[in-house]
Amino acid sequence: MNQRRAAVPRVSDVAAGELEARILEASLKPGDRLAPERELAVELGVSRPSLREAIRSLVSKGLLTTRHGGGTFVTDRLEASFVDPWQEMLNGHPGLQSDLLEFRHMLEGQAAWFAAERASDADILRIDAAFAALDAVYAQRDLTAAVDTDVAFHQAIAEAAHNVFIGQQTASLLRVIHGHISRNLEHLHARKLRWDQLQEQHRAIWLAIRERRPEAAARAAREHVDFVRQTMADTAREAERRQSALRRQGA
Amino acid sequence: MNQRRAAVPRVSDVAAGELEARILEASLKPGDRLAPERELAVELGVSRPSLREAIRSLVSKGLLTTRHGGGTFVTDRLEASFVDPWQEMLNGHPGLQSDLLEFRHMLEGQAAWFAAERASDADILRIDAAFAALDAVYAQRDLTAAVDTDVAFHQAIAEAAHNVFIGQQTASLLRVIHGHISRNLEHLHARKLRWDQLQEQHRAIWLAIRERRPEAAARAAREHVDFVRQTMADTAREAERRQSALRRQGA
DNA sequence: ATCCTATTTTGGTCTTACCTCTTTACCTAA
DNA sequence: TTAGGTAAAGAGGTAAGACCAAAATAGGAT
Repeated sequence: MNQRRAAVPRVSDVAAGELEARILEASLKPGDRLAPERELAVELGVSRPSLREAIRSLVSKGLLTTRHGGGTFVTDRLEASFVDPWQEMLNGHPGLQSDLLEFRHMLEGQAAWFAAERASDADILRIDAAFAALDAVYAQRDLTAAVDTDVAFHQAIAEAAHNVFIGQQTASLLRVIHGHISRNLEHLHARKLRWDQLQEQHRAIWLAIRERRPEAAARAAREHVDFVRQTMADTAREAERRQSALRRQGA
Repeated sequence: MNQRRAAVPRVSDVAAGELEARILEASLKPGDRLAPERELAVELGVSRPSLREAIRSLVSKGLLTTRHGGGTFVTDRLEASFVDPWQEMLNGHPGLQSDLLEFRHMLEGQAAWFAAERASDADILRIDAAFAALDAVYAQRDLTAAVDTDVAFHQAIAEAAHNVFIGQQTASLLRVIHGHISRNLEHLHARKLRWDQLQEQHRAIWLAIRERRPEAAARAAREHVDFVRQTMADTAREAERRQSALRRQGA
């Protein structure tokens, strides 16, 4: 009935499928900017009008957005409906922080498991690079850079899990976390994060994935999240004590 | 901030809007054939590439279909009015189905665990009601109603987990699944879903949550998803066999 | 150091030409 | 007369090149 569609594949459809595949496999992430049309056309081996028709169809599907003179971007609408409301809630209701960490506990544990099972050589290389960068940054105690590289490390693992949903959700959550941390940097300096322990946990996750031990990787990832949760709880308690001390002093 | 979008309307968007208007006001009826691109371009006062981009975006919105050498036609089924991007991806990339089920495996297992731990009395009542409704519907073999009540049952559990993220994600996933199943109802009748087994699995989840046994609840939920995955894989294989049989017959 | 301007980059549009598939009409042969 | 095939015309698909307009960037002037 309709299986002869592949007899004459349209070039623009093939190009659209290629772009869509790149987005799905997260080699093009939400917010990323595509190569200029002229370059992309050459890269995909199609003419510019055909590429434009492909882009057009993805735009009307809501996967891409174009800005005249600016470029073509992967839309973040997929998680925009997810991120923005949660961002607000996290600020207004700190209680959601524990919900978030529970979700991370589950998500990153599973991601580490799958990454240990399925990571390709290229994935391993990316994770290696991310870990090396993390190691360097942690040694410097550079907090601002630490947040970025930390997020990149966890994201690399999530992408190595080769599951579209895990990759997307991790990206969303990490974006929330990143924004949250970045806007509360002043508080973080007061926190006595034990850097060495954190990096030791990262190393455990990294090694388990490299050694293809799914259970160990998942356990390490979950312990990492638990540690973060514990540390944040301690910090919150300490902040509370300081607050009450201030109140006593003021009164 | 972004209301100046109309300052520089794109020609192809204007053309697309004009065509869409004609379709909606029924001066172009479903099944109608559009004027040839070259004529239509002149009529709308745009170049042919621009018109083609307009057509392309309407095609990907499901309003038009094109046949090489034949012409461009208004789609006769208006049900394609609004579709979820995830929905489209699931249809276009069947490989995502397994990704989705992996995610459900993780998510619903965790939801059942937390529900068994934390469900309030009100939650238990809601889950009881959802299960009772499910039992009634399954007994009737009413497929359409089964989908709705099934979704409601799983959603009730997810909400009893008392984690905003788990609840939200489950709702989102179930929405996708619901739409997907609903639009493929005809295929489902052919599927030899073992209703009794399904409902038995639901009962196991339900009981484990009522009896406050998190591990049992999570295990039952994961087995349920595994069962669905297995059934769908079997169905896919059977469909493949039918396809190849048809091909042999045709050749 | 800041602001403004000129240049470059990049998406948007148009023209033209050619290719391939579909449809249809016509012609030929049974 | 009719069935069949074939060629021409119609229509969508692709490509290349040139130019326009908006945005981003770099550089210079204040």
